[in-house]
Amino acid sequence: MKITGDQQLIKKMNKTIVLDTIRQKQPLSRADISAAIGLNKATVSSLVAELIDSRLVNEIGPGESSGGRKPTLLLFNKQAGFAIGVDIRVSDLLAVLVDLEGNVIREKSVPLADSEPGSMAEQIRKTVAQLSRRLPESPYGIVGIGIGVPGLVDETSRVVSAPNLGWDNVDLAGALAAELGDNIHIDNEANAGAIGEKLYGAGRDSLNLIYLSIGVGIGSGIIVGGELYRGTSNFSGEVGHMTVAEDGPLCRCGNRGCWETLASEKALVDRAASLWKEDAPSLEEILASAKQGDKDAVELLNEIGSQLGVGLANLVNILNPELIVIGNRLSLAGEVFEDAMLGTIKNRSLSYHRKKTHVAFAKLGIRSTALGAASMPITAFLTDPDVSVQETV
Amino acid sequence: MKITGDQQLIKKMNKTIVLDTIRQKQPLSRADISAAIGLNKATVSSLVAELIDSRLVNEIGPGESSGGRKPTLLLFNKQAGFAIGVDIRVSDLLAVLVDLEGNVIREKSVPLADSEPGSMAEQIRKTVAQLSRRLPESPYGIVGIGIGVPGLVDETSRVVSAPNLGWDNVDLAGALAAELGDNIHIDNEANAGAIGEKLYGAGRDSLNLIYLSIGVGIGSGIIVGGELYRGTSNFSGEVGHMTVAEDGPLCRCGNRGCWETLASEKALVDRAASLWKEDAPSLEEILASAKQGDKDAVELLNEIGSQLGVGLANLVNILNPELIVIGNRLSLAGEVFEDAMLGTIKNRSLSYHRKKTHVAFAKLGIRSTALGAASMPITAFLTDPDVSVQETV
DNA sequence: TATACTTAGTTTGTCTAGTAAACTAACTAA
DNA sequence: TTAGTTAGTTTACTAGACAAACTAAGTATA
Repeated sequence: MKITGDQQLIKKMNKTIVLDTIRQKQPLSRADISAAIGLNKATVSSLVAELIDSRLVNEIGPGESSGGRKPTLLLFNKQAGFAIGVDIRVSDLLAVLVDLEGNVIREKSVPLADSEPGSMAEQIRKTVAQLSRRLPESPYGIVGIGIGVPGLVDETSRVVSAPNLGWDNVDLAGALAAELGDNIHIDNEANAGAIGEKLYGAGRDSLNLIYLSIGVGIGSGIIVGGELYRGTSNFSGEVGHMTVAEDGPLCRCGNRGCWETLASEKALVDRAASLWKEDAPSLEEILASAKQGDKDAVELLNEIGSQLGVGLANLVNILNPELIVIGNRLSLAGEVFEDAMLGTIKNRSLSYHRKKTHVAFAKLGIRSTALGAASMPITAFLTDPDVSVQETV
Repeated sequence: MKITGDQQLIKKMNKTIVLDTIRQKQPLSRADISAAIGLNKATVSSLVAELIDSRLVNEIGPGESSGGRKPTLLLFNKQAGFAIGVDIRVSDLLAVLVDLEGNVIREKSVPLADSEPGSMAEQIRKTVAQLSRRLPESPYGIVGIGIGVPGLVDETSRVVSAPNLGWDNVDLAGALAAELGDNIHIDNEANAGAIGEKLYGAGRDSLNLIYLSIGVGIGSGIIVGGELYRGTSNFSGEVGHMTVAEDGPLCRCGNRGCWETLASEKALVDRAASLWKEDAPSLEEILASAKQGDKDAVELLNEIGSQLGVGLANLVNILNPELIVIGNRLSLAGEVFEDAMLGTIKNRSLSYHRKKTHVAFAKLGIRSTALGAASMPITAFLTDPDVSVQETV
């Protein structure tokens, strides 16, 4: 067991801090870094030299003088490598190729005819291969693959259960390892979405945030102190099955009055169907009607917004987050139901709590999960560039 | 800004790890420490020498040989100093004097005639003085004071609101600093209780736990990864105002169907009163009736247990904790309502989540908060013995 | 009972990484 | 020009962890 520290630990920590500083405040000089983090100029110089050696940082020439010698500006080499993020949804799959800053280089959306684990693995392999062809020249190539799955993923990356895919206890990482290497990160789609919004989207400046993924059901990713909170079995964040109405409608989980029976896309569509005596209309259809001024549609969306507010107020009271980010499909209708939602939150949360809590919609839109998934291997790589395996697909 | 590391940081970390190892596994030898944490024997010897110098560790002579030279056994000097923990309740105040291991040396319970901030501060001063008289000889004396308050405490230790005491924006620490020094830690009573149970009680082995304080209302302390989760404004854990029945009874917070309107001590007493058409009976009276076989009383308690289960299931689904500890007054009736409570949790939580979640009652009983409060200055002192101020009261 | 082996703990010299201070480099201002 | 300022490097020093050799003190066995 090695839990204690030595000088290598210090060096690694400081190197990571220097790199993070460059990533956040670039372009900047060695002197800027020293001033920003309090590390001695000599130490910064030495660490920067190593970062340049490993091609994670580039010099881009002199900057403006502020009364003395011109600084040499440094830039994070965002193209030192790439990562692929995959968002497995119910009827399609979104895959993105990103650079180390999370910028999308290529993107591919594939409809899924079949969600059986074997053909899913095959589809992912194919898509990854397509995205990886003719990469820009880079020292590290593809540093890893991240996958967001609509289901419970345990601490060993096994998909324990994904009802919407009909999966039980599927070892997706194992199925992919042979061809794609073992640098594959698998997590729940809401967890990935939370990380995505935290790193690249609406949550950049927040340490404590909750990302709500509202689609067929409601899932969430909870970020505490800048890091994903995983719970005991990596199963945290199943907020959709929080009881908000003890004697409410029956949920597929067997319980009554679960939040997602009242506030999800499915809840909306079901209500619209029974109201209009139609075959289930799509979210897009309902939204279009509402935007054209259909009173029923607007009222339906307001009702859903208000029900969303009930659960959100609970989360505000329990977790006192800085930020709640609403993502996935239902956020498409955000502007319609926003006022109803905020009104309910205001009525149902404690006044001291809501003061500092903001509610926002996902800035990455439909890509939160794919980008968050891609960020997982990137973070691993940047934390430990030498250990992470280089891949060639 | 000093966020980077140097050798002093390493040394401090390692010293803390050595001390923690001694505290957890004592009595043990220097060689045992080296084997347990992987630090070089020489380094351990040098750090232990400093700990002995600062009188936090004692040698207690040779242990059993295991085939070679006898080890010199080390013991944490739990009487190197003391701390005082205060639990402010609605009608009384519990104060404990503990050693550095959290063992209660002296204890004092004081009924409160008046909860006005000034007289409360006076009462605390008096009680602290009484507990501090004729301390056992010790190098550090009283290392600090911790206070648990039934209300919202912000990040600057100010009591923003404590409805049951009639307090608004009270600076209790400031009022006490003149006489008791500035090493005073103030926090919400449920947060303190959570820390208490984590360190000394039912949660010793759990990294993720929720402590529920069920008295007049329901509060909670949430421990994530071994540390208290504080939220954005230090206001996390107000679970009592989670909506579990959208159209339920009106709560004093203005909302409807808050958990604490259905499952607190007050909910129990109110129901008993309206059922028996009596002046509100006390929890103790209801409990006594139930134990004598009074069917109404038993059923009442079961109903409360079942309502507790609803909210608990929500917490299990949202936070996937290892352990839920139920404390404060309502836990007195725990054995009566336990089955009803567990049954509801089982019905309303997701099967994968509840598998690893245990529910327990507070092991420290009525002292969870006082002991947790006392632990706050102790932790600060042991993390940084030199900086922490020595006090003489 | 002598000898070999074990285990505990200390001493010594080495290495790594951060620091301060002096230095070179390159600029601005007057 | 010259003085002053800012950027970045070099050099000498220091703290602290480590490995290896050592002392101390026991057990096991021939």
